[in-house]
Amino acid sequence: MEDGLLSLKWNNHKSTFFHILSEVRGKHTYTDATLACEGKFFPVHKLVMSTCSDYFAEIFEKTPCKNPVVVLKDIKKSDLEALLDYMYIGEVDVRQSELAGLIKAAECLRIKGLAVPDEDPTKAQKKGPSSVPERREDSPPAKRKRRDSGGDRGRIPSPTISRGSSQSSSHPPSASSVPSQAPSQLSSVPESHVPSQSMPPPPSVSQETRHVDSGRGRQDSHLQQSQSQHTSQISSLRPSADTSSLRSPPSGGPESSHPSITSPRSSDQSILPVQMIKVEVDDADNSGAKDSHGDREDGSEMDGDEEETSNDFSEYQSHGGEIEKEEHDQMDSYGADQIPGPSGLQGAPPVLSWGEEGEAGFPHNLFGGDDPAAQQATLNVEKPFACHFCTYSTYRRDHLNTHLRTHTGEKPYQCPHCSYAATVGNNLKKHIRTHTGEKPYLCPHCPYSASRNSSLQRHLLTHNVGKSYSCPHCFYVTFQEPVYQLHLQTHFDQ
DNA sequence: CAGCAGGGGGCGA
DNA sequence: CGCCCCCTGCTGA
Repeated sequence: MEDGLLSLKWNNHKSTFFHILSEVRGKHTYTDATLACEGKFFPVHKLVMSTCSDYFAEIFEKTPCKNPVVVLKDIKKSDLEALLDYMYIGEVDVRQSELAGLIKAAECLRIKGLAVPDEDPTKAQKKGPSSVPERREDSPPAKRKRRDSGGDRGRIPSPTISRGSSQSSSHPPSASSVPSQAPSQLSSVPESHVPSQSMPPPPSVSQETRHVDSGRGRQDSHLQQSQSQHTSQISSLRPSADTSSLRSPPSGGPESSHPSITSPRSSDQSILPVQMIKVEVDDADNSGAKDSHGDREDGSEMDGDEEETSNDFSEYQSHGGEIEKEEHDQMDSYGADQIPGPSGLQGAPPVLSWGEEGEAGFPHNLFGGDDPAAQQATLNVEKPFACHFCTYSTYRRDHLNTHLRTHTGEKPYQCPHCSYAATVGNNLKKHIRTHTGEKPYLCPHCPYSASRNSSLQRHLLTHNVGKSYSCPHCFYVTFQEPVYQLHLQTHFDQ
C-alpha cells in the first residue's frame, strides 16, 4: 500500500454480484433483450449476453433497439437453456450425449469459455494494477476442459465475467465471420471439430444424473447451488483479487473490428432485417408498467414457467428462423440506475403469459393488493390475451396473434409485385392498389378517386357538402341519405 | 399518399 | 378458435 492510500475492499463483492445476477435473472429484472428459441422466450440481459458472447455483443451493438428480440434458429431450446445457465451461473450440468450439441450451439453463439477462448479481463485491460489472477475463475487457456482433465466437479467451468478483451484474444473464434450469419449457418465448425486440438479441450462434463432435459425447475436449485459455490470459493480468494477483477465493468459494445452486421432488410441473413417497432407507451401505460414491475417486487411467487423465462410463440417461430431484433421498450422510461436498492426488482418487464399458457393463467403477480397494478390486472381480465412484449392486450386471441407479428417481424402477406410484405392481408391489399393504380373510391362530385375510403372522405370535405354516405358493400358514395338508402336496398335485393 | 396497427364481423373447421 | 376481410385511426414522407 502506498503511503496514505487506503484500499477499501468489498470482500463479498463478487458473491454479491453473483447473487444479484441470479436474482435479476430469476425475476427477469432489468432484462433488456429477449432470446426466442423453439417457441420459448428467454428474457435476458444484454450485459450478460454481451459479456459472455461476442456474437451477442455484436448483435446488440448493431441494434439500437432497447429491447431486441433475437430469434435463434437451429439452436435447441435445451441447449440454449444450458448456455444461459452457463452464462449466468458460470457452470452448467450437461449430459455427455448432449455435449456435442451444446458445444456446437456455443460455437454458433461464440460463447466465451466454451467456443471462444476467454481471457482474464484484468489481463486484457492493462490499466489494472498487477492484478492477482484468480485461478479459479480464470478460464483455461483452452476453451474447454475435458472432464477427466479438469478434476473439478464435472461442470463447465465458469467464464470470467469479462468484457472488452474478446478481440484481443489470441484465438479468434472459429466462426469469426459469424456476425452476419445465422447460427445455423455456422456449420463451418463441424461437430467433429469440437474436440479437435484447434479448439481448446471441452469443458468438463458432469456425470451427475441430474436431468438436463428442459432445465425447468432445475435452474433455481442450480442457481442457489452455484451461488453458494461461488460464494464459498470466492471467499477463499485473496480479497485484493476481487477488486481488480471487477474493477472494469463491461463496457457494452464489442470492438469495432467485428464485421458489420448486414443491413436490416437483407433477406437471407441470419440476422434479419429487423424491423424497428417502437412501442408507444404513454404515461398511463408507463405507470401501469411501472406498477406491474413494482408489483413484481413483492410478487416473488412467480411460478416455474415464469422463472424459466420462457413463453410459447410457436406460431410465430414457424415463420422465423432468423434472428430478428426489435424493440419492445416498455422499460424506456426508466433505467436500472434510477431504481434504488440492490434488488431493484422494479425493472422486470410486464411479462405476461400468452398463447396457450397465457390463456390459462394471468400473471399472478399482477393480482393482488389495491395498487394500480391490480387495477391493470383487472383490465387484463377483460382482455385476457396480453402481449409478452408490451402492454397490449385484447380479448381475442387472433388479434393478439396479429399484434405479435409486430414484434416477431412476421409478415406473411407478400406483395407479388415487390418486396413489400404486410402483417395483415388488408394492408397488402391496399398496398397492391399502389401497383395497380386502382382507386375504387370515386367522388360523386368530381373526377377525384381515392384508393382508400378515408382519403375520399377527406376529399369530400373539400366540396363543402354535408354528411356523405359510403356504402359498406361497395364503393358507392352519396351525400343524400334517401339516395343512399335506395342504394342500400339494391344490395339487400341481391 | 402510403404504411402500420387496432378493432370488429363473418365464416368454417 | 382461427382465419379472412373490413373499417378506422395514426403517422411520416
